[in-house]
Amino acid sequence: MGKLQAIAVVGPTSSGKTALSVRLAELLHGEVLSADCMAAYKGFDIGTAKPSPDELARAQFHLIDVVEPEEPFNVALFQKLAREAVRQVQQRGHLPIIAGGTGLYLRALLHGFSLPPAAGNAEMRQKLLQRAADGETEQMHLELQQLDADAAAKIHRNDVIRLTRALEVILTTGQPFSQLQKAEAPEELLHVAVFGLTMPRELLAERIELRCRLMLEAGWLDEVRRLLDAGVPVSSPAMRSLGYRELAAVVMGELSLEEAVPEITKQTRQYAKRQMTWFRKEPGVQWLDATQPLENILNEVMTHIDTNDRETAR
RNA sequence: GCCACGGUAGCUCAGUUGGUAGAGCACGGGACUGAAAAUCCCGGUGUCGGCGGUUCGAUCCCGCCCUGUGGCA
Repeated sequence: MGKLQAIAVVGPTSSGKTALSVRLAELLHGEVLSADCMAAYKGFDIGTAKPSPDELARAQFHLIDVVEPEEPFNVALFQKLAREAVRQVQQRGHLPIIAGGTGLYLRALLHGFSLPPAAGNAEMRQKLLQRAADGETEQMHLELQQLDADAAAKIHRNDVIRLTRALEVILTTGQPFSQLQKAEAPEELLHVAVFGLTMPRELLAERIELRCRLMLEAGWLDEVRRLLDAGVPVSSPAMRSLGYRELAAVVMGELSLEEAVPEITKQTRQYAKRQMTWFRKEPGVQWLDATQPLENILNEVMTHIDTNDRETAR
């Protein structure tokens, strides 16, 4: 395989990343690493489109079902686990195939940025969130300006999540957030062939609708009911994700299923759009037409990899 | 058939004492370092149902027509 360290498959939800990754794993002695923030949660199976039993049998998967449903998962944990997984796969002489729709996670792995050394400070964050809820975001943004002008320039005062995180890091480490981000980052994966699956928006919307229907037929609503019964709070990150948020409202009698379905597909379409915005600016992506048969896509990938190898061998 | 109320953005609707119009949602574009399927920012996309009339000028006033909803027959 020349110097190729890994393959990455990116693209919006429902574009066929998992199916392609499994075929690549079969052909290239690969193992699939999921770069998906929701597939990490145990118990959140149907609505997160985890690999099917058949797909799990055909390829070795990593980074799926790694945390309990009510536990938080985040970039830092992903980066740590993913780097370990890449190392293990490579040690086995296999090719890591990174499949994922979470742009931030892919960046954390492929481009190896360095995260602030301090772990999350839950108490501090809670305080800051309370202040934001009390309508102090403007004041908080002014404070950020005093402490870290660069960060303040990049974070909008209405963006409560980023605002509180920046202040949390600065107040616990005593260092500017923007400075910490500039720290030396190990470029772990230099030779990665990145493939992007794309298709016209309207076709993707149709696929999203179809998939949503199939998920519901597969018992998605029961899954949500089970998770809620097991005590997963509605405020937990996983329960606030696409579809789970709406179906939780259905279980609690706040929304009818008839109202929930169009809402879920709408939210998913908007999510797919955000994913495309992220991946469009990702450098070096080989874009592939996801509407063609899987074997055609596979052939294109193989051709690109061969070319890539000849170039790196030169 | 008659009466009443409607027809304005993709949808629901607001509005203009006559000077070619604006909200929410949808949709499009963008940002993104420990919640990222989260969070946030920007953008109005229009034969104002049609044809005439009055007027310097009509989406607005007048007439006719088309059409929707409700009521009376």
